[in-house]
Amino acid sequence: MVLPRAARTQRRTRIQEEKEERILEAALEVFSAHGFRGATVDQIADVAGMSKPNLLYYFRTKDAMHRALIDRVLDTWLDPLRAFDAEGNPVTEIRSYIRRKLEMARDFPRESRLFANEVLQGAPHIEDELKGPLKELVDEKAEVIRAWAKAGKIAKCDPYHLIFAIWSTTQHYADFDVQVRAVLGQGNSGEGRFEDAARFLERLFVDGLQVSEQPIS
Amino acid sequence: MVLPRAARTQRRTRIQEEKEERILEAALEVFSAHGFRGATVDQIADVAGMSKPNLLYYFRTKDAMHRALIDRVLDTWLDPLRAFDAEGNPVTEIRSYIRRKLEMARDFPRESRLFANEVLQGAPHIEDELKGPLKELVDEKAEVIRAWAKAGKIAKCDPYHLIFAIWSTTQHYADFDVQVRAVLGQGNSGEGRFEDAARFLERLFVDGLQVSEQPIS
DNA sequence: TGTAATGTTTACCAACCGGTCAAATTATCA
DNA sequence: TGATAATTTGACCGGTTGGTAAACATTACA
Repeated sequence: MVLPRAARTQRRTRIQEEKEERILEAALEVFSAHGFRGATVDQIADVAGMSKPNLLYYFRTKDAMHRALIDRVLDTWLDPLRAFDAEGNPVTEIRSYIRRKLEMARDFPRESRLFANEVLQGAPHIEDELKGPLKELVDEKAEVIRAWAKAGKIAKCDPYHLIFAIWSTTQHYADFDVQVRAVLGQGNSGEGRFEDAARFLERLFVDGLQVSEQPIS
Repeated sequence: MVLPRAARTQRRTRIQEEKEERILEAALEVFSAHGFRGATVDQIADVAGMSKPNLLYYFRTKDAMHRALIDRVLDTWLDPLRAFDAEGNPVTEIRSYIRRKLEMARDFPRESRLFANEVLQGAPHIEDELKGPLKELVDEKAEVIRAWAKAGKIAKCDPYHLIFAIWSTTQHYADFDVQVRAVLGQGNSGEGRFEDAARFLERLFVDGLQVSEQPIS
């Protein structure tokens, strides 16, 4: 009998494990490059190296595949923000959050683009995740930042917009990679880009652009 | 005789003017929401309130429509950067650039998303514009910033990454609008958002997060 | 080893895709 | 007004889309 995926309450076959892995990897490749509507099941099957009906045996619809992919990736994606530690030194924490986010933009650009595509097109598939788990996590960390500001450990600022600023500046290097490369030209497209970006952003967020005599840091 | 669009060397009819306007408006709506591949000609025709063959009478292909739209919008989009004045006060110039970009994110979010979609998906249709006019303009303004830094008027920093940071933080409010709304919740989604964002960003770029006694500014 | 569950493939479908065509309609202007 | 050019429409085309049906192959396991 053909058991639909949802009904598998028991353990998964070795084959299932392997194929689902290959499919989600291919789905990440295609969805991140073209968005949900722009991606085709045929293309994903092709990248995964299997026939379309075979792929649809593991994920019955394009939508189910996309959802499974989002579920798997979202958790990892929020890890750096979770690591944000209320007890740590504020400047150090923000610094290493920036660095971690930048590393993720460098090492997992497809994941970044997956979400960017989704949110950009109105987040029709992940609205719940945004308003639920994401908002709760951000609320929690925003409270931490607010406390730091109140205690005079960092400048008074809106914690939400601070988080937005860190997200946008770091993910920019994944989402707008083509533009960054085009503007920087051939020379600066190598590995050094991320080091330059890290140095600039850490400096920006800590000291701004004001001229200053080697701040306390 | 049916004159293809390209052959119109003479002045354009009133009808042509109106219809092309309506089509590009509809195309902006649809392309910005779904990206090139995700958009359909039928949908654009529907939004424009005309039949598909009628639309294709004015723009012979989906591609031509997209190109015309990009051409029309790109110039306007780069205006704020052009206004960047080498002779002005550096901090003031950067401040008002941020403000102008933020105003564009607020007033023309669809234009922002049009480019975001395009770049995100590898910029297959605007690679030339990025490597040509865009790069040249950025190079020019980066030189201005570098001169300011050299003269000690602002902190020493990589001018390219500074421009990227301004682009990403401001356009974030257009491109990731859904996420911003979801995180901020109902209360803060009104007009005040942009005022908060402006205040935060101007502060961030000028002073950073370091605690400071009312800087010179 | 046998057999039932799992996995894979071929052939196919209706709906939709970008785009064409010729006929019908409307605007322009001598 | 009439004829000519510009515009609009409905019917249609080949290719692609997400997804299905059923036969076939393979695996797991008693």
